[in-house]
Amino acid sequence: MATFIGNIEAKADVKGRIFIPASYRKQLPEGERERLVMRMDPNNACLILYPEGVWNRKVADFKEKLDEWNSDDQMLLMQFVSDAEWLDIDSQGRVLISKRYLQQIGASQEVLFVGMLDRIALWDKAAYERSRLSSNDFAKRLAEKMMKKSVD
Amino acid sequence: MATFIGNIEAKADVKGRIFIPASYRKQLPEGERERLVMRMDPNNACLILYPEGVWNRKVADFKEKLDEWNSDDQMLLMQFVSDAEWLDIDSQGRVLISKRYLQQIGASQEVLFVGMLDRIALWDKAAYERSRLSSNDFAKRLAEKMMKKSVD
DNA sequence: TTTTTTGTGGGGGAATGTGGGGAATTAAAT
DNA sequence: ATTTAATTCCCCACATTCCCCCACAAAAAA
Repeated sequence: MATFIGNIEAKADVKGRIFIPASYRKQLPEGERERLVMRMDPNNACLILYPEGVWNRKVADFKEKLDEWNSDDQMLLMQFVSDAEWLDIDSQGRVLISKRYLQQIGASQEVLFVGMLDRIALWDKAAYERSRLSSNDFAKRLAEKMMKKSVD
Repeated sequence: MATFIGNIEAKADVKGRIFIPASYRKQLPEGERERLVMRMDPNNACLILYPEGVWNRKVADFKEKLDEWNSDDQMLLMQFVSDAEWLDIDSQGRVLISKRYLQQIGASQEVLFVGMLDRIALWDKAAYERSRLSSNDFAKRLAEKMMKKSVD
């Protein structure tokens, strides 16, 4: 499976099109290079891009864990799914992101792709810088989480 | 598993390419000599090079300990992963390191590979000299650390 | 010395990233 | 219904960067 890492700058053009970095596109499985699923992140001002396969697995996971006849569960499902949409990748390797989503993440021009292993986050560049932890905080909290076991 | 030790000088050429010392390359497991993972060290002005296997184990460890649905956890994951990237080793045994990372470690020309057992650190040569502890400090602090274990 | 391995440098072609024109589609306005 | 505007989508044209390849220097081994 693909392992997306790193962060790559990109620019949205006037039409709201954004080039998917080739290094990411190449990691998409054969036959999954036509489109992605995009979803608004509920916690942060960013969009999450899922390869089809990853998205499908996520959906399957939902179906398994959520009860079809439980209305709370269905509300959760609906809300999760409703903030998502398919993104077609054009012949140049770009995706068109609708204005409203770009606005939601505060993206003007400069955006940033950030690898998150099985998926990709898309941030407004400035917003990402702001929400990064200071390296001290980061190191401390990560160490706590990982139980001080050889993380670094 | 490989055990990288020692320190080896090298030069970045005008294009930012750096030769991986043969002695290190030979220690990479068969089938892991095509590429490495590079990551900015959060604490020091150096880059860490991971053999694929070591990196993969680290990632697996993360997935295990961090919760996909916890936003704090995901932020940590993102920050860890975002400063990393794949480095392809070319047919000459070199890696191309992007300008921005070279700048971040203040590397002009002279760099230094420093073995760190399962991984390799890459420093600007001068920067490394500066951040070394004096041998007095070093001996003292090391002694403290190693004493603690058996005492308390 | 000769041969092999290790390290250095650069040229050129393909791939990547950027822009814009203009159908086709949808939505709002007259 | 017709016009106008806005959005979506497909196509082509370029500039730039990257990366593959080859050639060779330098060092080590034979």
